[in-house]
Amino acid sequence: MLRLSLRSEIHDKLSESFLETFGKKSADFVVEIPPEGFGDYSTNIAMANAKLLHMAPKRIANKLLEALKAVSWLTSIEIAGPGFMNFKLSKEIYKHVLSEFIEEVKFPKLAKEKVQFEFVSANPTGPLTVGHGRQAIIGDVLSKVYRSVGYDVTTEYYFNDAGKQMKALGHSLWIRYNAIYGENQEFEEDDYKGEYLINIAKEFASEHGDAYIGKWNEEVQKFFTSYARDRMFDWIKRTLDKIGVRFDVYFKESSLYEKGVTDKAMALLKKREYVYEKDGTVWFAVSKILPEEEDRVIIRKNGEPTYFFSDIAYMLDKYQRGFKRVYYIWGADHHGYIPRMQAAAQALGVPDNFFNVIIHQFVTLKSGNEVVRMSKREGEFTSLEDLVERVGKDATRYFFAMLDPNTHLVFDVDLAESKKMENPVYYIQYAHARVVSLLRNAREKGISWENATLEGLALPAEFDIIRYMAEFQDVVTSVVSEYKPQKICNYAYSLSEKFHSYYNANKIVDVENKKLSADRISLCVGVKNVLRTVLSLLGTSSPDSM
RNA sequence: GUGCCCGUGGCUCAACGGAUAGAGCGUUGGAUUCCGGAUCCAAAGGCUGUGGGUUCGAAUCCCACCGGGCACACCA
Repeated sequence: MLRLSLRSEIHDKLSESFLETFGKKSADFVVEIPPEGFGDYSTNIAMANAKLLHMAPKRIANKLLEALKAVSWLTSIEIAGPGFMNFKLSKEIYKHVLSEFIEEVKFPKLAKEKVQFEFVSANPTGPLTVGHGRQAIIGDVLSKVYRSVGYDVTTEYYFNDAGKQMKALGHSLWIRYNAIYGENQEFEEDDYKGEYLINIAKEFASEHGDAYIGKWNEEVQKFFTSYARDRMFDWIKRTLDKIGVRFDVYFKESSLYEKGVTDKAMALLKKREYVYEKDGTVWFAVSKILPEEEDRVIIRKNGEPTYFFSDIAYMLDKYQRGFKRVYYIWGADHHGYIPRMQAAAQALGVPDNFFNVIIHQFVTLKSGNEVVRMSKREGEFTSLEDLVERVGKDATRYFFAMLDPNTHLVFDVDLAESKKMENPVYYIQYAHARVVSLLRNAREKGISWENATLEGLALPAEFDIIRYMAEFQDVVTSVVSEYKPQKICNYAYSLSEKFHSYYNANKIVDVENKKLSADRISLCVGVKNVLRTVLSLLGTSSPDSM
C-alpha cells in the first residue's frame, strides 16, 4: 500500500533503483514538485551522484530510467535540463491518494520519544507581553505537531516563585494597598510600579481590610507576596487561555530546592570538578568545556544561588524525569545564555541532543502607520491581553505562527483585525466554510458523493490539488525537523488558494451532471479534511459558516 | 569592541543547493442571470544589501564589508 506522501514513495523507489543499478547507495537527493511544465514530480538524483559515480548526470538518469520502467504508476519519465528526471504519475495513484484523504488525514509516525517543550516561563510579576504571545504560539503549535506524529510531549511553564523578584512584587502590592487608604509609602528601586497592581490591591483590601496599613515585616511580606503571586498567575493563565494555550505542568523553581535536586546537581558538578570557589563565591567552570566562554557564578557572595544555578538543577530534573529531549523556547535576548547551558548539559553528563533551544526574534506591533515597539512599559497594545481582545484568538495565533521564528515579526494589528479578504486567517477559514456550504447545497439538491468513482476528475487543477494534499505529511515532517510552524500556515494558505481558484473556475455542484458533481465534491471533501487538520494544528477554529 | 539573528518588488513575507525567484497588501484593469464576490482573473513592479569565493548549478553554503535588531551581571 502506498503512503500518503507521494514524494517519499518516489524517493524510496529511486533509492532502490539506484542501489540495484549502481551497486551503491545514492548520495542525498530530493524529490520535489517542479515548476509548471516539468511533470508532476522531479528529482536531482542524477546530478547529485555525478561525482560519486564519475559519470555524466544524463547517463546516470538514462540508466535509472531502465530500472524505473517497472514502476507501473510512473507513466512518464523524462530527462531534462542538466539532468533532472521528471515524472508523471498515473491517474489511479491520484485517485488512491484522494480516497485516503477523504477517509482520514493521517500523520506520519515519526517517533515515540518522551520530549518536553518549555516556553513562556515568565515570572508572575506583570502582564504577558506580545513577545510572550509569540513564544506561546510557537511552543504550542510545535507541541501539537510533535504530539501528532507520535511523540510523548509534555509542555511546561517554569517560574520563579521565591526569589528577589517575588519579594519586590509583594512589596509593590503593599505600597498600592497602603495608597488605597491614603497612606503614602515609597517604592523600592526594584519594585514593580505598573498600575496593574492597583486592582489587585483593591481586591486585597476588600478581602482583608485595613489591618496591614503601615505594617511591614517578614510575615506581612510573605503574605503579600503569595497573594500577589497567585493573582498574577491567575491573570497570566487567563491570558494564555484566551489564546488557547494550556500547559501540562507549571513548574515552580522552589520545588527544585524542596526536592533536593539542587543539592544533587551541585554534588554532581563537584564530583566532576566543574565548580570552584573564588572571592567567596562559587563558580561553574564554563570555560573548561567551552574555552572561549567565561565562567559563571552559581552561588553568590551572600550565599544565595543564582538563576543560572537553578537552571542547571532544572535541567537535571528534566533529565531525571525521563525526557529524551527537551526544547527551550527563548526570545532573542536570551541567546547569549545558550553556551553556558550547553556547558551545563555537558557537565551534568546528559546525552548530546538532550538540550535544544529554539530562539525567536522580537515582535513589533503596527497599527496604521504607527509602529509600536514592544516594551515592558504599559502602553497601547503592548500587552498580549489587549492584543487578543482586539484581534481575537484565531488571528492572534495565526499571525504569531505565520513567520519564521528567526525573523522579526511586524504584527499588523489592523490586518489581523480585518474580517476581509486580505486577512490570511479568514481566507483559509473561508475556504473551509465554503466547502461545508457546498456540501449542504449538494445534499439539498439530492446529490450524494459517498460512492463517487472519482473517474470524472480530469482537469489539471484537480490533480494539482490532490498532489498538493499529498504534500501534507512532508510539511508536517519538515516542521518537526526544522521547528518552523510557519510552514503550516503557508501550506494552509496555498491549499486554500488552489481551492478558491478551482471553485471559481468550475461548477462543482451541478444537478445536470450528478456523477461528475460527486467526483468534484469528493475532491472538496478532501480539501476540507486537510484544512481542518491543519487549522487544528495551528489551534485555530474551522468554522462551518462565517 | 566581541558574539548571535536578519537584509528578497513601494510595504509585509515565501522559496526543501536546482530549471522561468513566488504570494499577499497597495496600484491599475476585468469577472456575478450560476455552488457564499469575505472569492476569482489579469497587468505593472526584482542585478535577492555590496564585493569576492565554493560547484555542473547559489537568495540559500564560505569570506569580507555595509545596514538593522539583540546580547555581552554575583538581573531574570
